[in-house]
Amino acid sequence: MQNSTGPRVRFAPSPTGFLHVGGARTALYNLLFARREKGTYILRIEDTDVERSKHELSDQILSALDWLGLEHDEGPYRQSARYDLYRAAADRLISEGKAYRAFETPEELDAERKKAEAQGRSYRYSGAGREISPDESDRRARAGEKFVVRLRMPAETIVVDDLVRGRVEFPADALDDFVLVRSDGHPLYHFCVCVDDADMRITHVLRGDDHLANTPKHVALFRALGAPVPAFAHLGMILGTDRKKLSKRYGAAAVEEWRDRGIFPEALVNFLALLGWSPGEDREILSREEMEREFSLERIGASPSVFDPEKLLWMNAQYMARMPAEELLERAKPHAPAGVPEKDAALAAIELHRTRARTAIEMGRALSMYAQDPEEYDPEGMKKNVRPETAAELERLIAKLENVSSWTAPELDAALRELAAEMKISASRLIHPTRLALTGVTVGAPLFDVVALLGKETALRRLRKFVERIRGDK
RNA sequence: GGCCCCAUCGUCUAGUGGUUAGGACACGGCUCUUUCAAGGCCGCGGCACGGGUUCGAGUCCCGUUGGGGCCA
Repeated sequence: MQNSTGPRVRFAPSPTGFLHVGGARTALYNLLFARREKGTYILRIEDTDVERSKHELSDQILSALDWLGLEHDEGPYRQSARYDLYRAAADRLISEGKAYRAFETPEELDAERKKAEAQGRSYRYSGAGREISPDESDRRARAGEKFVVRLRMPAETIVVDDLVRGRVEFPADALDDFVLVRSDGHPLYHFCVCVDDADMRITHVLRGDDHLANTPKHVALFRALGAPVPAFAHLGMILGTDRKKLSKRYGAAAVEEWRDRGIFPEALVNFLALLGWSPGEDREILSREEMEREFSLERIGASPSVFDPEKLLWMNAQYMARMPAEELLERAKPHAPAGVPEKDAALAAIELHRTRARTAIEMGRALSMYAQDPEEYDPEGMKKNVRPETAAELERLIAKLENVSSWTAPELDAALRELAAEMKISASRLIHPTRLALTGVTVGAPLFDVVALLGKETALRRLRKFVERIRGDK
């Protein structure tokens, strides 16, 4: 897959403890781009923020990516293991005069900021550190004076030719000499990103729109580093139904959450692929192979998109409808609360319920229905379908069913209708209470298929239990 | 607040100067039917607004409004 001459792209999540669906989409697009262009997709963990970079937090992201099937070609690299690289780069930048030490204390900076605010102008760093001579700078550093390292920003407009947004200009005076390394020696985010991208020879940066405003900083940094500036493609944000950035608290923002709700990874991938990218021709259900073959940056939209859970559910149902029964069974099994029936019955149950379930959870529940007698009955259904004479009617049904010649749906169907005719009542007066007795609910697969699948013994047992129960209720 | 981005049905989107503005989700109806789905058919519904450019703008330019992001 990888190729030494193709483009090199990366997905660089920070280890927040869960994989955001927006991040998953970014990872996917990077991967698709790499596959399409015969390039290399690299995974890098941006764990410079020591405090929240526990290993488990990144492990969870790794396993979520793995679950989605987004396999990387290189990495994962961890920034926390690359501090020497950042220090060396900072030293080099200082010695080349591309960056400088600034000795202001936080208090001094704060005062300047307050002053600027009071005067109603926006705060920018004074640039005082620029004026300090290299000799003095070295001397003060050696003397143990505290300093941060700042990048000397060029006094020129920075132009970004974004692959999805086109030409974006950032006037020079909008940016000040930002901090690369903190006074405690800790390298900061933007600096690490660029050092890494340069070091890893990243050619294309596909990332969220939220980084567009940071891009001029990065461009300046790449130039200072003497590294080629990669091409950029900024993706629109993924929003919640409230049109705000999809957040964890809003719910449904984490890939893991959808996994736990019984969504299949290929459905989530398909859904995410279409959030901001379109293959054209009104196609919606696409395999990974198709995406890898057809993905292109030109077909990425610039506008943000709302994450619609309803459509995800629909898409999941589409995958469910197409999945081989054996596979669906294996994948729904873990979600069956009370286990599944023996294989042939389970497979038959899958076919009976695949158009009725939208998630693996729902399918799991349906399967368990055949493995365990209902423990309770839908109260609404009881009210609606149970009348004073129901118990007696069901007893006649039980007697009738005990004598059917073969326990198949058509036979059972015929038997019940015959009985209804004998009793001069409508078949549905028998059908609805029977469904409730067998499944505990009023909705589901065609009744006679369910009865046939349950088997004589189980069906009659459930019917008797139910009769007992409604007699007791009176 | 400064800078930047975005703008086609409620939502995801197709559309790259000439279209009855197409598809999908959701919604409503019909059909199928013992129920619920799925499926099929039909329907509802959109180019944010105002100026330009042009013979002709959803499509190009400017502004307004609205939404979002970054910095502080």
